[in-house]
Amino acid sequence: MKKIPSLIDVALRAKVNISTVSRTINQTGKIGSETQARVQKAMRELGYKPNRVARRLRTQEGSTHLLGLIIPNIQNIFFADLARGVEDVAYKNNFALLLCNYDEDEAKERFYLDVMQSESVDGIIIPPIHETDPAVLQVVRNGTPVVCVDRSLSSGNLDKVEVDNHIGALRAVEHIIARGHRRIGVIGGPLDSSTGRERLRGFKDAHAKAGLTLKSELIRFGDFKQESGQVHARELLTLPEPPTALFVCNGLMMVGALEAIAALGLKIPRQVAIVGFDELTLADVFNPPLTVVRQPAYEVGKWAADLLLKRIEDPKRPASSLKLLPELIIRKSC
Amino acid sequence: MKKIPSLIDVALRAKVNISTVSRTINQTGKIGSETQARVQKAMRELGYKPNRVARRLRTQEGSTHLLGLIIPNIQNIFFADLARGVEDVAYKNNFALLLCNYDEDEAKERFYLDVMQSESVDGIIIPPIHETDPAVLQVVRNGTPVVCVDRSLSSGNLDKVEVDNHIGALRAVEHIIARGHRRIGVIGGPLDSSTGRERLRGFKDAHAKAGLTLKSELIRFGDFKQESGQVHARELLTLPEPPTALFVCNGLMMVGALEAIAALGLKIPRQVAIVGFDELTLADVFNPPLTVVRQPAYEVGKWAADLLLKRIEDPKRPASSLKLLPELIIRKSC
DNA sequence: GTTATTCCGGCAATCGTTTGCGGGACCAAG
DNA sequence: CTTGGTCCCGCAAACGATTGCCGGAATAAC
Repeated sequence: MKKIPSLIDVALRAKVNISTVSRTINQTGKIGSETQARVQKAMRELGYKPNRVARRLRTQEGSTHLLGLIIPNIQNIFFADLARGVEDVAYKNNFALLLCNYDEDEAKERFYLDVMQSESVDGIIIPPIHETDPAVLQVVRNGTPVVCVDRSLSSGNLDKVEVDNHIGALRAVEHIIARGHRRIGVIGGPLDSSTGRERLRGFKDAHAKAGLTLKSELIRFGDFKQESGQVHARELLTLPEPPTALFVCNGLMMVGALEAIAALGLKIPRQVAIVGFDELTLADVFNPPLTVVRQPAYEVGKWAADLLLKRIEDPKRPASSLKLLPELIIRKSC
Repeated sequence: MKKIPSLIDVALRAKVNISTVSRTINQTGKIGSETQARVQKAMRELGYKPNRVARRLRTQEGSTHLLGLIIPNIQNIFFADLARGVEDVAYKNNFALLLCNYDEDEAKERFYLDVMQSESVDGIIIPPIHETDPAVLQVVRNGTPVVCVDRSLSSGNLDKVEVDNHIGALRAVEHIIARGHRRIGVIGGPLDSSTGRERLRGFKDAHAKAGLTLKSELIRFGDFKQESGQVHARELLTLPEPPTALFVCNGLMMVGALEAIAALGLKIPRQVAIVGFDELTLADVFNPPLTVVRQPAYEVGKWAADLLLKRIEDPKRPASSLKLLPELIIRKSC
């Protein structure tokens, strides 16, 4: 239970005032070089580490060196990759990361948003739970820098970095059609999320461009969780006239769909072709290897953190909006 | 840029002293009921949220309601599940989570450990980078509650929750042997981690029990990352006399090994059987479905957080040590 | 020698809480 | 009427940093 040294201890040992110590640490104000040396020495000898809490309390604005990241679920590999991207740039800039999972639960999102403000984070990265997320807007109004990732906010002029979901889905479904499929089932996401909507739009546009008519019984909406992928896939594939191909709108639901297919004993791609959204672990060594549209999750995180850091430095800079391109990785499942 | 209300604002509005407000919030000290009501009302009207930073600064000890979790890599599904377990119990108890990835990098681990102390977290959950991790020990000596997960620390009498790695590996390799394999390759982990060592011990013990002699050329050591799984698998399988079965000691390396097998065009389990450590996404729908020893990662996280919370509440309680049982899931890859 | 300028570094307020201490008000007992 | 005891609640000192302001010393200019 050793006492952790504070500014005072350093000041005492170097025989200077605490303000002098503070100034040598932060390189602010003019301090004589021999005084600096004395202070440095004292700090080294005591193993002094500045107290981030005190620092954050004092300087409400500016670099308290803490970033907040609020995501639906870290178990979703997409968000894990994204988080990793954020973390890497945070670490490079000496920022720590407050990470929370809100599970698509609005109350939880609110709670964590409160925590972040209460912790005086320098900025927050978040995929808003839906397009008009009042809680997020409130945080922005309070002056906390926010950048939206993955999903966007309809109002509020915020920094954001997204993936071009429309083009991703479009390419995927065009590819399915090019493979000769005409009855294509889709397991989409919630329509109040921009990702869900954009991917569905891609699905529809691909049909339109090919002159295909949509079959409403083949359009299902999941909740981006594994379970829903499974039930909808099972339902679709046990239809009297089942689809010959499936387009699944996120990774977790893809896993569920694959489970359903395995349970039904269907062969991919002969009996049912499938293409997913999100690269999965093992997708390339799966049998057959999975055709998916890969989202650059890590890069999304990286860019988001970049943007956030820039905004923290200069709160007045105009909001920028990035849209990264997903990549259709054609393997053997379709 | 609305001003966030503080205790003072509430006090002013309720026409009481700030200490009274503080006391009604924390239920400490006797406060008249009509005064309490007035304060509650003022808080509601102003939308007051206590400032966690100030609170943490003031009370160095006790519930600042922040937990630290330092893990190697969130992209490793084992740690993602574990993190989720921690997070769930943290949330239930109104704790937030400071999450960091140290990437098996000692400098990074040190940095984050410093950050956590500097942030005055209530406690830390960490898989120590190796058995005699001086940085972790130092933190413990400073009086911060720590619980070790997954890997343990040889000295220091700490709370810990681990998986029984020996029995897991033993069962796995026994199963491989029962399938008739005699030349079994292993891709192990670093020997300075308890997990790496215990799993290898299981491997050896299984051989001993079956009266098999170890072939040293079939024993390889990776670093628990994907890449190393791939190169060692390739090397093993291109030996003049390759093993007929592989035991891979963690999930990431398993992915690498499967890549190598796919690249080599080998058929599982006919040409090479394989069993891994850690359940992987898609493992059960893989072709063939993967035989693995599943670690209860989520439960490890849950228990660890439980233990940590208990210790925070009562720092003097004797250290407890949990060992959870892994489960051998026999599917078709061996 | 006097005044002005520069350079350093100390003093003290501040951030938003918690908390030990003390004191006023009120009531009951003597 | 005095004394003693509760019961509330206010005062002010922490926690560990940052920072505006000021003043002393040293040097330079006159």
